[in-house]
Amino acid sequence: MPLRLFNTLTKSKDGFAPIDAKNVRMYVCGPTVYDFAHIGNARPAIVFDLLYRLLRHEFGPTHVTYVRNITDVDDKINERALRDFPGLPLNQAIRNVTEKTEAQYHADVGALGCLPSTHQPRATEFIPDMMTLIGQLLARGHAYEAGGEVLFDTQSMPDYGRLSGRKLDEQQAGARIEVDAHKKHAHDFVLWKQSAENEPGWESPWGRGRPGWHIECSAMSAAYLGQTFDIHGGGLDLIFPHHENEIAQSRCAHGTPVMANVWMHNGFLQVEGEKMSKSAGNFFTIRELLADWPGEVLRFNMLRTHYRQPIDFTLAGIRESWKMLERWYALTEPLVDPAPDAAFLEALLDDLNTPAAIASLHQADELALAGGLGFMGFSNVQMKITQKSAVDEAEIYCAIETRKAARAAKNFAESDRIRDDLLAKGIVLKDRPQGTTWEAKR
RNA sequence: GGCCUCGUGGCGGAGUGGUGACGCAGCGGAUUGCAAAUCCGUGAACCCCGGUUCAAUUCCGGGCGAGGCCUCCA
Repeated sequence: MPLRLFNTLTKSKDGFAPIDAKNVRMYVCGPTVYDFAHIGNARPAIVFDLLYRLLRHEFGPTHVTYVRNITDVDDKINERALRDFPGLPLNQAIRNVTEKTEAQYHADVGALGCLPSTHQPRATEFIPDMMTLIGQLLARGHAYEAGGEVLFDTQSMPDYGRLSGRKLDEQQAGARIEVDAHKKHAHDFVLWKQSAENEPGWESPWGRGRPGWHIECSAMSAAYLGQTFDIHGGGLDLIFPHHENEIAQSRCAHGTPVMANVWMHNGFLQVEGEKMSKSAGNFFTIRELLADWPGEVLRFNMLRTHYRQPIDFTLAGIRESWKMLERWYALTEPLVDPAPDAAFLEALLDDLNTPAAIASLHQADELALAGGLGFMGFSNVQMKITQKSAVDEAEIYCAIETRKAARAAKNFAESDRIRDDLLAKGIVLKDRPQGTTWEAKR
């Protein structure tokens, strides 16, 4: 069974045929590094990591190029830099913010079992490429200078809005959008804008300035993947305007009919039934969650829901995920070279149907179970959590031995006291046939 | 207002024009000094109203409900 993927562009599940089977090319929009990544950010990282693994399986590990960028130029980063490092020169302050945040991001998604992407470009390293693109857009009549900015002329592109299903003439301009007077059309968007003294800037033909919010992805994808490539991914919310504008920029600059053949978008994440927001108090960073839960449990919890479905992130769900994963880990060790069975692979090949793939593992034999777990990126190495435990391991083993002796002497009052004592410290004992084991209470 | 998803047992979540997976929880049993863990077994669902059909949860239409995007946002 060939790989089929849901394409936002066609709104249907289509068979996947790469442009070049020797080099399957995928681009995914990465984080803007101004703050710790939250659990919602983890979803595309995990989803497209799984797709990366699947593509490598289908086309060969050396025949897939996966690019996930780091956005390190953004007005939110400037604000954060000025706030956190008021005494430093701006460039230094910005670098402090972005380098720290970027390192944390890579550590976070690594802990969630995501492989490093083939390339992880930073936007600031591609400013010249962006200028080139903007120059091409101006030369081809798709952009214009006004009010100190360079703007994309959306009316110059007949099928602008195709990805998001928006038609320019059907939109009520100005209804909720504040239209800048210098724009020819309400949907025109910024490619380059001038920077004030306290803003980062690069010298350009249009004055000292910085790039708009969309041009970076057009530049970086072209640099690594060419003018036309196979898959472009990101969150649902990026369809408009970000991806729509990327398509407009890339196609109009290069004169190509297509930017990426397949556009994939993961659904949103809610927390305990509500939209995650700082004001609602249900905002969780990946880092916070990793202090309480193994990364593999968080990963498994994410994959239990199909990537296009909304997911409700709940405590009960994480506990259930841990339980399932723990039982499977007790049964088998995932293989270094995973060999999943046909049922598992077919589920994944059907638009990454991870719930069906996971369900198939319940029926699988030990080898196929290990193969499936390994395929999805589970390593079976980090299930115990000791950070929250106030007791050190030697003390636990000592208590277990003492309790063993008490039980042998049928002093059950004492053995129960030891067990309750450990439980109060967050340690659960399990009397298995092979002997007593322990784990952190969850 | 425009565009787009989605409504399956207590919860999570596949799938299908004709006996409604699977997991968690629950219940019964085994095991255990008692628990936990483990093992075996087990009841329970397709939002509403029409239509097409021999037959619809599955297809079509309408309704109701939930969510998202239209503004930086995974």
